[in-house]
Amino acid sequence: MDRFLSNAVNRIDAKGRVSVPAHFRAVVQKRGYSELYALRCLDRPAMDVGGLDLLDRYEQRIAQEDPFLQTADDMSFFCHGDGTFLKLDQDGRITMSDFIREHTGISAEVAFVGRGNFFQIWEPGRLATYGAEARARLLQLRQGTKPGERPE
Amino acid sequence: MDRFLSNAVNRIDAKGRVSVPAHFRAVVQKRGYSELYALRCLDRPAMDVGGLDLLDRYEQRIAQEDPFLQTADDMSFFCHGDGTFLKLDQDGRITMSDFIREHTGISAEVAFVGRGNFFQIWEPGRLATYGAEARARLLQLRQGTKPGERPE
DNA sequence: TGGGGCATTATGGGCGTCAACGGGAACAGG
DNA sequence: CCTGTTCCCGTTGACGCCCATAATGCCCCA
Repeated sequence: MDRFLSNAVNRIDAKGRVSVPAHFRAVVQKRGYSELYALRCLDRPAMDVGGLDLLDRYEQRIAQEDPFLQTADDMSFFCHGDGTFLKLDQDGRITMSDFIREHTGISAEVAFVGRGNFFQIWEPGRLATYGAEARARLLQLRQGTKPGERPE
Repeated sequence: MDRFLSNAVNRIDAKGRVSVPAHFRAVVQKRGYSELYALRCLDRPAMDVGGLDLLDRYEQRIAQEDPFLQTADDMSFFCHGDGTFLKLDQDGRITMSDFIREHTGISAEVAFVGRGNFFQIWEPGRLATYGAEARARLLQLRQGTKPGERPE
């Protein structure tokens, strides 16, 4: 399997390190990522983590904009400046910098969530909250289909 | 890696020097920049820093303007006259001149922000403010997509 | 089918290296 | 002579490399 799937919660040690789940490490290796890049999610207290190809999509998008307008600058700021490298040590661990803790609220434990071509890291409590909200929204959608009728 | 990515905050010492992050120095060397050029950003309290190819971008833009109008003259002044050279000393540090401090508000610490082909220097507090604004603007964009559609 | 042993993972900690930083001294220019 | 700059050194703290250990899962074989 070459996609990031499933999820796991691991503990941060005294040095601020946390093990990336073995399954994710295998995917990283299979995809040939030499280093990981973590991006602050726009509207969530989470980081998107993946290879540098994570940036390709954003850069293609930026190329469509007038480089002297605000939008292009904001996009570049977001994808080039609002991210950080995550180096896997040889035991497969990454260190949680203040930059990441600030945005995610992570302190003692990290939740890893597969998202296909990348994965996310969350503070476990906030992930649970967000998951509940996401499910609630999906229920809303379902109820938005014809009332009393089964949506499938 | 040959692009300026990620960010860092470093302290200014008593002599007005500050270390350029090691990762950025590596990019500078890889790109073969013999000296760095810093440009005052137009509408932000930041400096754009990069090789002399940084000017190419602006010069192309100026070429599109009518040379008899004020705009072209203003742009030329901005990109040719409103910049300064930054010399890396042999420990990889640069000196923060009054010219830079005045425009950026930098006093005790410097935030370095990767922007792909160049990087920026900011006063950390102002960077945080600007970052929040940029993120808010990008979210506006996202909300402009069709309702119910997945924005990513 | 159950048990023992091997492999792998998560986690903790010692230690060396290097980047960031502070400061002395040589040096140049006005 | 004084000021600011450049070179060079030492210190410190963070991070990467290495090893150890405990827990878990897996496989093979009796």
